Formats: sequence, structure tokens, C-alpha cells
Amino acid sequence: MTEARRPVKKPPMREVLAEAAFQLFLERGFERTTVDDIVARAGVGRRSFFRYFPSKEDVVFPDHERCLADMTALLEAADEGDPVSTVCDAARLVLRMYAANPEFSVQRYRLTREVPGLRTYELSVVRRYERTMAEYLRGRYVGTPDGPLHAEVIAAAVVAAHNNGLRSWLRSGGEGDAEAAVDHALGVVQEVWGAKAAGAAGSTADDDEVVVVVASKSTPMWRVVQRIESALAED
Amino acid sequence: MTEARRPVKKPPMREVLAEAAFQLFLERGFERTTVDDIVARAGVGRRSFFRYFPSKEDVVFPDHERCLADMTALLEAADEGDPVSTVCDAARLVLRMYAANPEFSVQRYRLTREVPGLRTYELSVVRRYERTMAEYLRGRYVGTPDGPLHAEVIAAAVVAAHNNGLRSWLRSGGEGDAEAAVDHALGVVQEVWGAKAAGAAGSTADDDEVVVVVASKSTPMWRVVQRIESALAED
DNA sequence: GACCATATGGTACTCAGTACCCTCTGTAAA
DNA sequence: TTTACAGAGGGTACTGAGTACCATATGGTC
Repeated sequence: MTEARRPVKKPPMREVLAEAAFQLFLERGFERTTVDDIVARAGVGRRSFFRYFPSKEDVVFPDHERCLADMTALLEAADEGDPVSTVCDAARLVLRMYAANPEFSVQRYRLTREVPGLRTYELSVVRRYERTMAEYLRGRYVGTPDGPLHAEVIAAAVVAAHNNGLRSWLRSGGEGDAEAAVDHALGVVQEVWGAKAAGAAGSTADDDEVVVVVASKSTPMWRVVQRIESALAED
Repeated sequence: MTEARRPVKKPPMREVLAEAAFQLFLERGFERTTVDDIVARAGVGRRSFFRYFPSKEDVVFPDHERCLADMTALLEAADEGDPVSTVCDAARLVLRMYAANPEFSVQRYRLTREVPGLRTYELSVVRRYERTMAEYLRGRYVGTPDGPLHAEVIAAAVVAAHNNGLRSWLRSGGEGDAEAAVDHALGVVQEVWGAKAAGAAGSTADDDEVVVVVASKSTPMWRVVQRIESALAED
């Protein structure tokens, strides 16, 4: 029995379009491919393209919308522990999306590097991740001095670190260990901004009801606050 | 003698176009203003618009190109001293551009907030600043482990801090002290990444006085912060 | 078979951006 | 004075993305 004989659910149009588009982008480049070309190859009407992808750029990043939803869910679920560590986990969600399809991700990376329009579009996508993280951090830092500022700076740092690790993996053609690269990059940020980084402030958070923090007077306030927060959050 | 009688150098078309465009954007919004509307009000040919502005978005950010050149020049000139401090100075260049025309900057901010296309465009502009800074830092960090990674993370943090200060000033309608807001935001980054932050402990013989805080785990965070703040403030 | 929702196709339009060529106007050489 | 040239601006027509609106299947339910 052939594959075609079975009542195969014909692949959803979204996939068909994305596939056709990507073939054409690789063949003749993004800019020299029109939406008409895509729908012609996919064998569907032009109107259908814009039903599934709001713009020609969207077809290059078909899964970010879902990943963004995943990240939002993850951050809404996680409410304990070191906030910086949590957003790092959120960032790893993005990495995993890329790592799930190495060849596709690498090809897309090469495409994106050469098409200014795609770079700009990618920026706006990345920015949405960053905003999502910043918003989460802002929620965790309410009441702390400069909470919103720290939230945005840390989110930006996490995104930059993640992207650095991701890009070095993409540049390698998807050969190296993506997780390791990103973990290492995120580690740098966590060393500086994470709860464990509050080296200036030693503390003991025993199982008791008391938290003791000792800090030198020169310790920046945010570091002290961070340390206390994580201590209070422990278990 | 009337103004028109003197051989006044007619204002450069670039200005005329920008003026006309901005009027229209404020009157009926960015998206409901076509390039034809703009050139009609400016009394020039449509073709001329695109001679001076590569895109409709560019007319909203007419001075970023020059500012970017200034920043590049500044970074090429400065080659000594703390690299982080240098990129902070570079960021302040951008702030000064905004602060030079508060009303314009505030109106543009409001416009940009509401038009997705402008937000995206602004992202791409900001990204160019960030890349410029990162490249400078990369040059200063050659040979140090994870130099490129640090360069990108720090550049991202500086940009995020700068934008945080800038935006809070823009939100205030240009009333507060922009320099102070940005200086404070950049200070947070410098405390962490700057040269002075090198020793993670950060305490010197001079200020090894300590503050000890004891709090029960149920103490609200704001109260803990209050107590530490007042303790640290004591001289 | 009638009915309805959902998926898809088609046509015509707006508007940004580009290509190509034209017309001025001032200047400097012949 | 004429000619040659350059540079600023104008005009027209085109491409292609994205939208609005309506038409047409198709599949399931009563």
C-alpha cells in the first residue's frame, strides 16, 4: 500500500507554503522571490498566503509565535527561585527551538544575514522575547529600587548572551554543541547578575525563620536586594 | 525689506520635507499619511522625497545617521581608559541628540510608540548603535577570554540602560533631567561591568564597615529594603 | 436535500519604492 | 556669446507587498 493510497491528511497549507517559500528563497534569494512565485509553487491562491503569514517575512520564522507563547507560559508558571535563572531558562527555550531543526536553522541564519529586511524582522522578534523577559523580571523586582531598570538591563544581557551562543553555533553550521555554547554564555550573565553573584553579601538562610545578610557599605543596593530575595525564596 | 526680498538661501529641501512630514504625521498619523501627501504639502516632486530619505520611516529619524557617525568617530578617537566607561560616553551622545530637541523628541516618542512600523525601524537604528559599541568593545577585549561575548553583553546592557533612562525622560514629556536619568542608569551597568567593579567583593579597606540585617522570612521586601537603605545611608 | 461554517480562490485596489529619462539653472571654458 | 557640463529637481511608469471584498467550494449536521 502506497503512502498516497492511504487517506493521508494532506499536509496543512501552512507547511506547504513554508516549504515552497523556503525552497525558492534558497534558489533565488528572498528578495527575488515574490509572493506570487511562492503561491504558484505551492499551487494555491495568493490570498491564502496572507491568511497564514501576515507578511512575507513571517514565513521565514514560522515557529517564533509558538515559542513566544511557550516562553510566556513558562514565565507565568515559574514564580519561585532566582529570577535571573528563570529568564535564562526561558532563553534556553528559544535555543531548543533552533536546535530542533539544525539544518533549517542554519540555512535560515545564512539567509537572514544577507537580507536586511529579514534582519530587521528578526530584531522585532527578538525584541518581543526580550520584552517578555523584562516584564517578568519587573514583576519579580517590584519594590526593589530601580527594579524596572534592572529588569530591562538583565533581559537585554540575557538575550545578548543567548544570541551570542546561538550565533556561534549557527556559524559553525550546527556542528558544535549549541546547549553548551548558550549555557556558557548565560553563565557569564548569571555570574554577574544572578543571585549567586552577590558575592559582596554573604548570608545564611537556614531552615529558620530568619535571614541574616551581611554587606559592606559599598555594596550596591541592588546586589543586596537580590541576595535577600533569593535567600527568602529558598525552599 | 521683506524676508522674501533678501536673497535668503531657501531652506534645504531635506528640512522642508521633514517638516511637512512631521506636521502630517501629527495631524493624521503616520500610516494615514502617504508620501504623496508629504510632497504635496512640501510643494515638491515625489521623486525628491526618496532622494533625501530612503524610506518613509527615515523621515521620522532624520538625525540618527549623523549621530551614528559621531559615535563611530568618538569610539575611534578614544582608545585609552575603561572601555565600559567609553561606551557609556558614546551612549550619552545619543541622549544629547534627543535632549537637543525635547519637544520634537517627545512627539516622536509618542508617534513611535503607536506605530509598529516605526517601532521596528527604531529597533534597527538602535541595533546599529549597539553593534558599533560591541565592535569597539570587541577590539578592546581581544585576547581576553570570552572577549566577544563580553563585548556584546555589555553593549546590550549599556543600550538597555540608556534607553531606560531616555524613555523615562521622554515619558515625562521632557520635563525631568534627562542627563541625570541616563547617568544613573548607566551607573548601574558600570557598577557591574565597569573597571571599578572588577573586584567582585568590591569592598576596600576604607569601607569595610558592614551592615547587618536580620529579618524574618515573612518580612515584606519593601520593609527590608527600607531598613538596609537607611542603614547604608548612615555616614 | 437544505443549511451553515470554514477553507480557499479571485479581482481590484492602495501605496512604498525603483528605474529611467527629462528639464531646468547656474557656471565655466571656448 | 555660445557651448558644454554638472547637479538639483521633476515626471511617468513600473513592480510588488499587503488589504478589502466578494465568490466559491467542501464537509458536516439537521
